[in-house]
Amino acid sequence: MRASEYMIVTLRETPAEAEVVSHQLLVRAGFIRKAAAGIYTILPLGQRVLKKIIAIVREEMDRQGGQELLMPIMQPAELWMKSGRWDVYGPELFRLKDRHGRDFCLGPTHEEIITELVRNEVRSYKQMPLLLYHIGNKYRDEIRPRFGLMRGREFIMKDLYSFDIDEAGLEISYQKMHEAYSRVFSRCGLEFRPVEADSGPIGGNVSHEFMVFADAGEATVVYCDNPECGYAANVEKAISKRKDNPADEQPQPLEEVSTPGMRTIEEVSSFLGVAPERLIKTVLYRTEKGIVAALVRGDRDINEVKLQNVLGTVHLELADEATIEQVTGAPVGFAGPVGLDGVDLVVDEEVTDLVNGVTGANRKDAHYINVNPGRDFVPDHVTDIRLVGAGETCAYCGGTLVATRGIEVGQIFKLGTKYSKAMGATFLDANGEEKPIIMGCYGIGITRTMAAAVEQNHDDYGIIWPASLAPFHVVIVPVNIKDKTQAALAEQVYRLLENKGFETLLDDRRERPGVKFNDADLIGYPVRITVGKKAPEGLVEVRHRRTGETITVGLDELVSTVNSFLEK
RNA sequence: CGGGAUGUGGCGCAGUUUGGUCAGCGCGCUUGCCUUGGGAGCAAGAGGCCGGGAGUUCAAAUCUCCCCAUCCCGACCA
Repeated sequence: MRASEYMIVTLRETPAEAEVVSHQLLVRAGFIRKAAAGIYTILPLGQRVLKKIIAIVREEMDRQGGQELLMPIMQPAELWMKSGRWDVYGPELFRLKDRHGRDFCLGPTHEEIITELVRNEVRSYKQMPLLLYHIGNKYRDEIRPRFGLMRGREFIMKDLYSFDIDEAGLEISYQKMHEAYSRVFSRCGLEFRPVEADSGPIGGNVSHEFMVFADAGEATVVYCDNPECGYAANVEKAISKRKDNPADEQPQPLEEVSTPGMRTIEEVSSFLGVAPERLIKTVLYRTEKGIVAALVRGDRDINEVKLQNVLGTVHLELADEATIEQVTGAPVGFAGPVGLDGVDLVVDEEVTDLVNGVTGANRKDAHYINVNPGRDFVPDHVTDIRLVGAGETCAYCGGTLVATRGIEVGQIFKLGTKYSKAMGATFLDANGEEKPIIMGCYGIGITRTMAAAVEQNHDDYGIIWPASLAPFHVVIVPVNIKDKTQAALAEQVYRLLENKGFETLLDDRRERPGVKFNDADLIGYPVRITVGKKAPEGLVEVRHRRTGETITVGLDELVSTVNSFLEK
């Protein structure tokens, strides 16, 4: 390809609206342009990268026996009503009507469509296992699209669905996908890690997310610093070893003390001279099932995902001040479990054996001391609802947990029978018994993977594409296009590399060399070949984008040099 | 949806407080000359109903009201 004929639209300055590096660079280097908030046109350079990612994904899905199909973007509401998600999905679902007033949506995901398909087409255990996948646009009316391709309202996703006759089959399908995902992201040149994840509203019980570590990531990941342990989880899911409470005291009688204006854990702790881990934090939430109180130790925070899982609710939000006053009879900051009637008490396991703790007294400017769980209040649920933080102890090996940021580029779920039951997707087993199909689903954010690759591979000058994703492997820069010797040699190099199968861009634009060098660095071709002063001797410079390493070679060594750079 | 901010040529911005002297700058773009190893130089140009609408005023980029869009923080997130 010749640059003079190709759509190279680099920007000298960073667009003001781009916040994260991947967004800035993808726009500046001419890979994407915004059409609307969270909606992008992929320019030719960007499309080349996406096609590379898609090709890798496709190969790895096929390797595991996946069969590609293509499902509609526009989906009828009735299927979503059947699964129950028309009502549950909420405003994030793009909804529309046809001219007859019938309801449709733009698919944010394809469980409904695929389950309906399989319900109709698969009747016998002999037709399974089945791995079906799809690569296409998805639509989610995100509350706040942000960070360019990282969180868009329209994006490209690969989703595969597995259909098995039993749990053992599902486990095999799940492991196949786990392996496929690891291969995909390795081949994309990404540093990533599978972590345990909450399965969220999609349902199911086992799930892993594939996280690309990057500061711009929206997810927090904790992992054990002991390499032999290998524990890693999304913070939503993460567990830690519970801290022991000091057991050196006898329970004392409950006592109310005056704590004027002391609302926060820090204030109460220092006012009463009691360590935060002796305090019991009581937080009120509003759910569709009513008000609940969540209790953790004062040195902990509540993990709302865990809390929601315990409660089995769809909606969970902090109660507002008016509700708190009404329920506790006190202003915010003085809530406690003692005498809190008519409210479900969800108590973290660390709280239960606390001796002589401190809680709010449900009265303005008052707290209780010497609170003893079980004696002074009775939990409705006791479980782990605390948010794990860095520095805590690993629940498995006793190592130390470390926290970092990650971009979720893929997630795999064991769905079980949630959708097959709701939609009546059953089969006859070998005994002629009708059973629900066991499902799994497995997604990869294609466009997000492109952004993640940039987040992980860039420097001050621009993008540094991994060879497997680069829009072109090599760019050839003739220093002076008017110099006949240089132009001819550049042309010769171009033909040679094209013939050898390298994707090559010849920068034959009538620009000064500085412009071409800067564009080359910005766009991020892994290898640059400069044809300049030494052209009369038949020599060119081969430069490695990532390291800056430069070698001067003749045509006879060119291909091997380019190859060695591409493999680095 | 709540909080904050922004909207002026393709990009980045000034001008808005104190209405007129305001359509400006840098980059980019076009043409010519010149230059060619890291975003050159000189010269001449093109390009904007100042986000939209309604008002106030002799007069609005500037003041008022409404709307729209975009970005950031939060809630949200198969």
